[in-house]
Amino acid sequence: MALDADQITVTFAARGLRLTRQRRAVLDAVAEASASVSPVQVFDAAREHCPELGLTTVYRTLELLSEIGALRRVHGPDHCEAFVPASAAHGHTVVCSRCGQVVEFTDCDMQAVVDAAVRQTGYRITEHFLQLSGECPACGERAGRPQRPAGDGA
Amino acid sequence: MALDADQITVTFAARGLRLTRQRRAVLDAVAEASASVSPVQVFDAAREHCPELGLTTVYRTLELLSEIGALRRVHGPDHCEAFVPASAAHGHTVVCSRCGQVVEFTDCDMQAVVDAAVRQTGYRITEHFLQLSGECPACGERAGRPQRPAGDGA
DNA sequence: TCTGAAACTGAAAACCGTTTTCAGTTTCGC
DNA sequence: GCGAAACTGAAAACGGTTTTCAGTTTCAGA
Repeated sequence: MALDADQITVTFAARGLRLTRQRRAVLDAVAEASASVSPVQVFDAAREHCPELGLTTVYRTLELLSEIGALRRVHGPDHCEAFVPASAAHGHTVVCSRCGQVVEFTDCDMQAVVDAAVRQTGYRITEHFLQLSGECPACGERAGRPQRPAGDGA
Repeated sequence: MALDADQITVTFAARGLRLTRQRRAVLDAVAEASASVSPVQVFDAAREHCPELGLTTVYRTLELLSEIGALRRVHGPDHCEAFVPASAAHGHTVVCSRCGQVVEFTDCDMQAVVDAAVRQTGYRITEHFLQLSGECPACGERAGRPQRPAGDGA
């Protein structure tokens, strides 16, 4: 689900929830962010539109929004708890380790990997969490590195 | 790198570090764990062999061990900061969402997925973090579910 | 052996992000 | 209007992690 306020209003209403001014401010703050944002960053950004907003409300709203699938939590090997808008399609995030810029990519075929894991471990696998990190094109160029499209997994 | 004390002693020595009794206790505690363990769980377990061990030392040691690659941090969409021994080979972890049991699987071909991401996003991808979760065979049976080897990605 | 330097330690305090509590406010259906 | 329920922010509580600090252990070299 994307961050479409109307759509979210409807989803909220179906649960007896309301899209208040404060929640709207939180939503906008995440939507406008070009990179993943932490609760405190959301708080700061949202307060520009809604100065009386409290941090408590930010936490509660982020929780709600990720519950209904409007936001996605992103984690890295070292840091936790940042949020990005979730696109409509199922996707995974790629985070730039220099500038924090996040993009999603959807053209992924994890099924083969998941199947291999099932075969090898006997687990019934219900979820996968994949996050890629590296360097975005802009940072790559800034660092004077010619774009070379090769990746190595860790 | 596996949790081979001799190997770790050598790696430590190369950095001017020592594998003390306390560090050894931490190492053993993680090695013996059949599931991922949090710092506090390590603390509790390690104290059985080394009662005067402090939590500070546990944190410092876990940090050190994961720095040299002897441990792997595992994260899930909701929780953070647990550790498992890293196997010698490059592998990913599969965590049972019922009992916390962790296994690694190594027969993974993430390259195709990474390549697709590179093509689609233009990022130079240097790391990937993949974690699968689901139900281990034991929990599946305990829940009266016949083992069916199919997975669905999230 | 001593000796000095550096690594290492645990307890306590500090820190910091998150959650809970609580009393008050807003919204909505009637 | 009115009452119920959703919602709010401030402050307190909470819990995990990191820092500080003074003391201990280890090790290389004299």
